[in-house]
Amino acid sequence: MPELPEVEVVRRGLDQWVTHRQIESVEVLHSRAVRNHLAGGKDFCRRLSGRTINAVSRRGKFMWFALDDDHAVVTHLGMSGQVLVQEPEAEREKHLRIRVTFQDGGRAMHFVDQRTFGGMAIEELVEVEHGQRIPVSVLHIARDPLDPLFDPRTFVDGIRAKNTQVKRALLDQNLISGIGNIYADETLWRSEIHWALPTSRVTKVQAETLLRNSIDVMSEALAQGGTSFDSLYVNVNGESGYFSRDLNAYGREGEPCDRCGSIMVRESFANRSSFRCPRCQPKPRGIQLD
DNA sequence: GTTACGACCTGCGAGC
DNA sequence: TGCTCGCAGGTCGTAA
Repeated sequence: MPELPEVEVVRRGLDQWVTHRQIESVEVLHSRAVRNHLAGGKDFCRRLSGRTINAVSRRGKFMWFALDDDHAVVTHLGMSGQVLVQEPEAEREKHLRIRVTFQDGGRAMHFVDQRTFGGMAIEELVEVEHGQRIPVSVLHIARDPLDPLFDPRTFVDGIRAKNTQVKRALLDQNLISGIGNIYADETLWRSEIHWALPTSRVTKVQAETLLRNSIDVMSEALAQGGTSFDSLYVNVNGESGYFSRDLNAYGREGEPCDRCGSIMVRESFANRSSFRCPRCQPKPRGIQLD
């Protein structure tokens, strides 16, 4: 599942392969991949033909290709999206949704997505603080903790002001972006905090600890090329990352905790799973869980 | 305005 | 062997 480190690995690869190249043609092979481009697939293809990609940028899990006409192709990988750079004669992937070729005749860009939760859309770029320009649909997304302009105080004050569970807050892309289910569990394990702790009871020190651990775990994952459990997450060259070997919580149900040796448990959380150590991350006092 | 929850989607593995 | 069903989870729309 692509979260911040995985998306950043892809962004870096694409920045190397597609920046400053002029698009020749675009094929949309599955309409759902451009469902957020309201003018439709034909318009998507027509408007991109002849445009040059100036840069590949990212905020949280959102990535965009800045074009030479004040617009950008906003791209979200969803749960299973991949952006690959392939030789022009390469065999088409089973779940190829969008294919972009370039006028230099070099490697093409393939958007591959098995579960079709991801997609692309052309959007206007608007100026925000510090002269940055971001797509309209990304305006509501908070800066991610690896962003040099991320404000720790805003996060610390923000999470303590909320009225929800701490894991829900970590997954709230309006508060802090880039964290998904895997890195939320890893952050909570490192912080020795239960996922259901009410944010109203999070101390300033705990909030600072959560932030520091989220930065650490995602930085470490980024250094290893991201986390992958199967072929669903790969970089632009189709290679998997190695961070799954270093996970302390996610997917470790029934295994001993790396810190205390207690058996890790899996619990249902918001229609998905949450993994924790019952000793290091005890249930908060006074909290009733199903 | 804030929070919670269902829908979207498809491949895989378990169970029968 | 083949079928059914549950699970995986990021984002958005809607209801409360």
